[in-house]
Amino acid sequence: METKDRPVRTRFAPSPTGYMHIGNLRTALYGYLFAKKEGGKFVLRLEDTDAKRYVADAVQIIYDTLRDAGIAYDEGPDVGGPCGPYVQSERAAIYKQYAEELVRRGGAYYCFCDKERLESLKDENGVGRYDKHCLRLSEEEVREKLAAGVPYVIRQNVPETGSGSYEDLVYGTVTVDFKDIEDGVLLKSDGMPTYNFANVVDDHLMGITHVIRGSEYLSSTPKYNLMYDAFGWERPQYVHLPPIMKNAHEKLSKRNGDASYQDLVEKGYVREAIVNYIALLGWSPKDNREKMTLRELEESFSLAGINKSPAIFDEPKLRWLSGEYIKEMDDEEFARRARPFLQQSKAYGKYDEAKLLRLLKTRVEIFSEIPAKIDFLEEYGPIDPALYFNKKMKSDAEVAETVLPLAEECLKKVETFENAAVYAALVALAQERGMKNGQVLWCVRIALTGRENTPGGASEMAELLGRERTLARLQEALSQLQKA
RNA sequence: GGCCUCAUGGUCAAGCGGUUAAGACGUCGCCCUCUCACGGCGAAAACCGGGGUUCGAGUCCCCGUGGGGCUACCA
Repeated sequence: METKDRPVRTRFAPSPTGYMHIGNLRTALYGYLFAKKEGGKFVLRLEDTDAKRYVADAVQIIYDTLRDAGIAYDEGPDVGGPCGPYVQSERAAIYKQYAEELVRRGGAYYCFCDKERLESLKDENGVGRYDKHCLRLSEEEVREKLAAGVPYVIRQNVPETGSGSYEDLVYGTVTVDFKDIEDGVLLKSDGMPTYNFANVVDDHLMGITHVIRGSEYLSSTPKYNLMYDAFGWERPQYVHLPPIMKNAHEKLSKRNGDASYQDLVEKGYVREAIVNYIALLGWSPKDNREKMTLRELEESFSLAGINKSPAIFDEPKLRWLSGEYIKEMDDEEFARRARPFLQQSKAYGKYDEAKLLRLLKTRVEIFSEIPAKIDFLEEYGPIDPALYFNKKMKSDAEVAETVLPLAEECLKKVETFENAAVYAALVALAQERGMKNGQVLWCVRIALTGRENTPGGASEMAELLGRERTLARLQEALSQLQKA
């Protein structure tokens, strides 16, 4: 049966060595989206064959991140499925059995060479290939060494001539000469398989039709194909993905301290926006839409839209997208998500929350901006006179000095101290005095908040603060100006 | 070093032999009952270089340059 006729099965196969990188998450996302789009299954498999790299909690982080991002897998370690176990360390016996079969089929061989001999094969630059020394061992010699308990590995037997090529669904034809491929270790001396072997065995056993993974495997794929062929298994389709970069030279990685999915969530980016954004890094839909929900992505995803070149992660654009999601939220949803960040502010609980949130909603792109946006309500100190300067409003500290006392008098008389009334009073004041509205409003806003940017205009800030504090702050601001 | 691979504005990214080379983010400007924003409108900004092929090349081929990857008993 041809791959294209089989029901689509994709997999995400991370190794639990730490946090979920954005690049990893995108690989998972594409595997998920492709499976959904094709009505197939998406499998999670843990590649933990390297005991040295094991990191506690990493497995849980993988589960949590995928769940949080909405990337649901049909089969996996914690959800089960017909092809388990889905954790490679629990499949050691399987790999050993297949490795031995590959030896019988001539695709691999036992190797007893020790570290010293291997080292001696390398040149001054540390490069050197294995010389197939143990391939020449007779069957009896191998049996004897095995019986004597000599440590061994099983190596792939790569032809010395010829070449292997395949059709990558993103990159097109990829060809590698076999002479450039080393007889790599398939089964380590600790009995565990290497990635190179385990991924082939598992992808076959788990019926994976489309292998979606990073482009670092582009040039090693021919050697995997050699194994599929030696076993007589059907090769899967390959979809290699370009990396996500932090800049033109470095890949995005946790090791460099770059943001992981969790970090971004903690920074207050809207989750859906993160998923949406990373979907767009390396892929674009036919219609070039940018803001898309997971469901919409599932609808429009196609391999044809995948790019070949690396994409640089651009936080400002993610920020914008996050803001778009926020503006679309209904008030209840916004309140629910914003509340944890609201609680980080000194102003929390002291003001009408609904009023605060209404002001914040169109002025915030990521939730973590919230505390700093409203801290002025509780923090009021010396005001830099330069803030009163605004070219367009024709305002400066001098203007403020005349405006502030007038505003104070004027606001004393406002009956109901709320936005519209305060606004009307201030505008009337400006007219009466032959000033521009902006001169009054700008100066009052600065005097009230001490900030150049605030989550609302002068009258809205006054309403939040209330009459008493508004008048007190106007007075304080004025005395500061007079001293200066 | 060898091999694989990539190359459109600052960033993402359309384009798939004939276009005034889209769009988005960011930047700047203007407008919005002359307050912060939201929003609207607009501007600046790109086909890495050199050879081919072709009536015609960002699009195809070759070389160069630059980037990324692989070259582990890591994945």
